[in-house]
Amino acid sequence: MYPNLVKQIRRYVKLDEHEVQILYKYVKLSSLNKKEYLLKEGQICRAFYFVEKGCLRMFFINSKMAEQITQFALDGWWIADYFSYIDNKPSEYYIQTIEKSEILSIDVLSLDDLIKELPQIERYFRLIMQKALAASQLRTKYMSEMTKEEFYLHFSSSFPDFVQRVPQYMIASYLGLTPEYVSELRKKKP
Amino acid sequence: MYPNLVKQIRRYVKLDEHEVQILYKYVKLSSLNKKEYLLKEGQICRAFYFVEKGCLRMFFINSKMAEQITQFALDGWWIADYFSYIDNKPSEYYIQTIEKSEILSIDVLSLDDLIKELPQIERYFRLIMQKALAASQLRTKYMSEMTKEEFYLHFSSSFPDFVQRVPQYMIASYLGLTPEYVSELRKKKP
DNA sequence: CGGTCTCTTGACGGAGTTCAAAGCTAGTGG
DNA sequence: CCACTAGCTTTGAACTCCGTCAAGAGACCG
Repeated sequence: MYPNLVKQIRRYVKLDEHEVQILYKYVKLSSLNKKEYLLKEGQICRAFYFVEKGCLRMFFINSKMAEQITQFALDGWWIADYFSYIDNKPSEYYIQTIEKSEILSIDVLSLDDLIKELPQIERYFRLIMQKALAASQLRTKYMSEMTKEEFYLHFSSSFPDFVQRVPQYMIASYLGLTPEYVSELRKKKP
Repeated sequence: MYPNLVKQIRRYVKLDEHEVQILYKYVKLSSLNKKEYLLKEGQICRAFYFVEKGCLRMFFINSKMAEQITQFALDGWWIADYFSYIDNKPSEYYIQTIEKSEILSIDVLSLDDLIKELPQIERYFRLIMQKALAASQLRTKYMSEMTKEEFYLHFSSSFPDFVQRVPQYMIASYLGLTPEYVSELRKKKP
């Protein structure tokens, strides 16, 4: 039913067919069109979202009333506002589809029950959190050691297909530079 | 023996006295002076470090041969190079004491055994990884919505005691600005 | 006290932003 | 299937935040 979810979990822990059925009891599918929201500012984030297929962005509105993207999520990735979820506080973020997407959500309140039924899910989440933290450490390192020009070139050569897939201004926002400057850089090195 | 470690774990999971003794079998204490290293560039990070008392910094050497701090760790915090640990690759970071410190380390190879003996430790690590990720998301948000001036003022008013505790140039490095600019900001708003 | 870190000052420069306007492109409805 | 429009990208000029450099003043430690 949700092959990408199962494939992704099996990269870290064992999960037999029967257990997959148990897992499915806790998972809800949303089929969304472009620009639909999973989370809006002011709501409390009560679910982890998994991209079975498609693409999401997470952003907030900064003091200049502009959308500032902090994260993308592609096929096989999880996304959530962990701060809102842990402290049960209204989120300052939006999570929105960039294209037509199949999104799975696990309600965080039922996560404990799921873990009781399938203890290996606890391990799975520990491991992917660790991985997300590693990715976050790496991004911090890149941001601090590169100029904005280098950061852009590094990003677009690391993910050439992704750069084609989403609008330039979103890439710019995510990397912390202006669309105008990205445009200048593309002219320089096509 | 290690009251801060136990106190910190008990904020998330149950741990009776007998279990504390089991935990201690897996934990090694290092009493370090100022400027001693737990990890150096080129080594593989094979442990999670817990600050029982004292203060650590994690940094790398950037292209200008300057130390770039990416993280601090105070009493009750964990630190590690997750990237090096997960992929078993040589680290690009140094982890060093800023002051005389009591550091506990858990070898990552024995972590699985520890979890077999005390399954709640798996949950504990899942929860603190989640928390670290939330903190990381928040830092990213602050960095992208504030100017460097605002970022510095926000940081130093959020952690006034910490700013006193470590040298100015380390704060500057962590926040991604030059010591000269920090000096200018302090003159403006003392 | 001497020497080595650490912090401050000020002049200068440049990477990257801002603003305004024009040129494209793609989605939508007629 | 074409035309229209809203949204996206490009251009160029002016500007500014903050880094760089160099030199001096403190501060801390053996």
